[in-house]
Amino acid sequence: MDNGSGAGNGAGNSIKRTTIYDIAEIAGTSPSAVSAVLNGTWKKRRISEKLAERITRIAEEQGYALNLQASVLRRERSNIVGMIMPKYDNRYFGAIAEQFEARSRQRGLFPVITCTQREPELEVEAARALVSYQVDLLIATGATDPDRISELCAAAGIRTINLDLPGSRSPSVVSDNFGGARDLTRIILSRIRAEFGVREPLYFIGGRASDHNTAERLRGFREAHAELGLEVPADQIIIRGYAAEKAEEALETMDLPERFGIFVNSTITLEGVVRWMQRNKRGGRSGLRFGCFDWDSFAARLPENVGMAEQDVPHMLEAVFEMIDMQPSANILRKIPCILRVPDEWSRTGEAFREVNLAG
Amino acid sequence: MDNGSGAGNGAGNSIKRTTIYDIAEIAGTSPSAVSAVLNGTWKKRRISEKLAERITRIAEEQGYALNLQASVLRRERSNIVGMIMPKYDNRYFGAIAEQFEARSRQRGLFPVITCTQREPELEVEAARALVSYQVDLLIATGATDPDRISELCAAAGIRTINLDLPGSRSPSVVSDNFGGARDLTRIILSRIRAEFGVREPLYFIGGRASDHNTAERLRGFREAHAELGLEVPADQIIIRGYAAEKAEEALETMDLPERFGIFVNSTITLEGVVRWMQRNKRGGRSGLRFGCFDWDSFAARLPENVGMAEQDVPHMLEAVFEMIDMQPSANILRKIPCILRVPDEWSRTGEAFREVNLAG
DNA sequence: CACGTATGCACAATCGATGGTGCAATGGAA
DNA sequence: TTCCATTGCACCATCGATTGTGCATACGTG
Repeated sequence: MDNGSGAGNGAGNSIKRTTIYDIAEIAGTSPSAVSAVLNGTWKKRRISEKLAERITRIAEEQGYALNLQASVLRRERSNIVGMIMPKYDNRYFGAIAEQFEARSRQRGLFPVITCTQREPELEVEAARALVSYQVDLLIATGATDPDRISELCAAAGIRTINLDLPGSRSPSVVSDNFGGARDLTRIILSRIRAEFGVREPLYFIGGRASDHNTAERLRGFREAHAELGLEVPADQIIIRGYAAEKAEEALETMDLPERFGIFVNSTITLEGVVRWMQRNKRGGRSGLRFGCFDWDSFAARLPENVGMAEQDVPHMLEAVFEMIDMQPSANILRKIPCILRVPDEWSRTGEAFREVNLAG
Repeated sequence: MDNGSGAGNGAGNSIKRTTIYDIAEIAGTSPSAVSAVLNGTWKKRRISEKLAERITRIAEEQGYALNLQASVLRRERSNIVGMIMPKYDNRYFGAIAEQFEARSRQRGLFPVITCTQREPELEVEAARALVSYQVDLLIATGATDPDRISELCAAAGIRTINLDLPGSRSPSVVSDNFGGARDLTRIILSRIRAEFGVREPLYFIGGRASDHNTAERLRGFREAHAELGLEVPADQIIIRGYAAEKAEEALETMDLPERFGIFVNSTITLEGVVRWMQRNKRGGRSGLRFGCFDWDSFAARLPENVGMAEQDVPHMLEAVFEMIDMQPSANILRKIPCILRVPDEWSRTGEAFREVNLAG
């Protein structure tokens, strides 16, 4: 590291980064030759192998790093793909992030994810920033207002794909929330019947009224009740956001039966439910059973848990990347089935939870 | 949306994005004036308020979005801060990501996080990509080889800060792994004493031998044993990576006592331990108690869980951003104390877990 | 030897934003 | 009226990489 200039000097490191011009001078050649060699187009440009090797060697010696800003500025495609992400506080979004990055990289794209805390203004601001970044494509995950983002991007000529929550102005990939919720509800209903002997409507907790997923899951929830000739009273549907605190407060102020079942709309909501259980000693295998939309490995071990609807992240991302390739003209909506998991006591495998297949 | 050009036409959207030149032409002024107005330096450049307003209006009408590549290319600072992140599969890293983004944005910096799957080559590749992005600063979180990244960045004149795992060539912020592990070990030891009446060394499971955190936690683990005059047999220390599968396999092939305690080195490792428990019916409040480094809200509810050492993410990030401001000359290592949590049965609050304070 | 073709490379415009500098118009003071 | 200061803006080089084009030289063929 005989770098010459003393590193780390005060504010704003002033080390001059090596550019293709520096390398050209050392190699006694032109910047365009250096550029061609370093970006792999040198054969097309009829650069001799000898020169190519020399340039490559010098670039390595000098610790050359491409200036992507300059490169992207000149090219028409940036190869940057952006994603907007609401939160990182559960396995579902975490898995989406990891897979999006992995698949992007695999295709030579550079993924940039930004987390918007479920705040609409932050979403738009983040989308604007990604547009400024010249992303070639933007995936809006769980966006509260996907159409706003689609418009904003369309104005800049950027394609968008909605994930997790659908929009009307771009193709969307979402879970089959209706089907997943219906199946999960069936399971909870059958369990409270079997264990408690009760045949009462469940409680539904968590989510946003304006949120398409919540609406669809509620529809599935009602469908499963209707199958048994049950109607769900309005006061058993508690939709005041996903946050754990909201759920906890709501349960705290309610007058609840001795034995009942809950449909919990997300793992983060479940945290609130579990806190309430703990505080009020409603836990153990006493009078409460719940099922939860989304999967969490530890939550699966809670004794009151009778089922979880895992969203199929690998297939969702596969669908997203198919759309990237196909450039669908219409604003199709692809629904990916959920994976329903129930506790192992009902099966004989070694797993605590296993996948089940209800008749559609 | 009377955009004129037909949007979404075939491959490579060819909508021409509005630039300062377009706006200048519409406004009948010069690009430099437009630039000054739109980036806020117009007063310094003595642009009249009238012109400023006109330009602003036109920019909005045209849906202008700054081309950050061009902007960054010209300026000497990019205001981009990069972070390398091993995984998104637990609350600890998730919280780091969220807070890093929030704090960066608050300072007008643009955060870019990239996930490297704990793979050394991917880390280096990602670091290189971030360097190409002209990041002003790079935070290496949980990097397997932080010094390699420091060197790589130093060559490009980019400061780095290590988070979670320390390095020798950049300032580092880590948890007090030794203290946290010692306290957690004390708790587990005292619980198996109280509940089982056994006074035997615990098992330690999870982590990497080459990993500084694992080494420190092991030291704390041994220290707590030494306090009681206990020595830990080598075969009770199972360090074969963090992955859940490894833990599960290891436990499966071991000959374990009837009643014992485990120190679990991460929540992801804990998933394996729990799977093993389930499969072998070692769960319930039978013969096993464990404590876990890192916090997970659901794992906290497992009946065998006697304590968790939560890493104090807010304080860790506060320390990181202090370092960004101070530009520490030395390669200081800041250790942030962990927050030790034990089940609520021992306390009287409504929480399932509460924070405890052992005498250091 | 003449002429066409292939090889190997350099030149220069370009992407969009920025900021130093220059210059005309205006205002005010002497 | 003259002169200087201020206001208000335009001009242009620049950041680093990319790419169309042009021009030597080498090579091969008749």
